[in-house]
Amino acid sequence: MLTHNIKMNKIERIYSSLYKKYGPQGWWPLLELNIKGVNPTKTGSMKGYHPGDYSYPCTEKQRFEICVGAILTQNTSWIQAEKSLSNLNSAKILNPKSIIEIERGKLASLIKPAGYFNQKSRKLKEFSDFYFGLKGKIPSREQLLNVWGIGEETADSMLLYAFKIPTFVVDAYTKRIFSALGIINKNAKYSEIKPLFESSIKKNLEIYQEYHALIVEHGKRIMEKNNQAAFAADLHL
DNA sequence: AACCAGGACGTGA
DNA sequence: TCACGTCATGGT
Repeated sequence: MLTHNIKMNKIERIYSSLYKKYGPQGWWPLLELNIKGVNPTKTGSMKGYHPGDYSYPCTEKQRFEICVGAILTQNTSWIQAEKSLSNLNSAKILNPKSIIEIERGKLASLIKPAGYFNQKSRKLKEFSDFYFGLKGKIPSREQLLNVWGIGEETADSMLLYAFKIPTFVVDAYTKRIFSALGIINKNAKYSEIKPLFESSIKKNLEIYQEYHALIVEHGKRIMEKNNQAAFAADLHL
């Protein structure tokens, strides 16, 4: 990992600090792993993660599941998205063809726990249509952004965790934490933050997957304590 | 009992 | 471009 480097920039040092503090996060969580019982200690849902194992997704179904999860978790806690995901799986419609064919209202009721069910049911249908047309190919970022309901973070999450392309994911926690650390200003745009990270860290899939996951984990813990001022202190910088 | 969650889109300035 | 409003359930 990055700790082998003697000269690390600030962004790399924060990664090392987070990794040392929390360890590998095992993103993206997958439903099937709940049964196996891979179960690290962490905030929120404690199932589905596979820390230190970067072989996932190893099936087409898992790849699609990650994309669906990325849409369901938009502005929604993972625990709620996971319930919806589980509903889809139980209904045996966790595949593009079934989501295209199912009645929209019925789809909406299945994903109710994740909130925004009218918007998200439409998003899932439009994305499934797109995914079906890929026929196994890996989409470009631009292609993903052209799908209604997929913005920058969702597109990057899909690329990083479902399609295994090292691209940096910026989320609300990233903005809060790194603006609190004085590394970016708090109204910095996605299109400015992303290249900052990508120019600071070598493009390594495992590191990019871990970094975003670690930021979310740290963000959650800080928010639990309701103490955003402790961002920097908690990183021992 | 307000506040927020692993955002994105539509609208009017 | 940008600042807001909207979408919606369930935790704490």
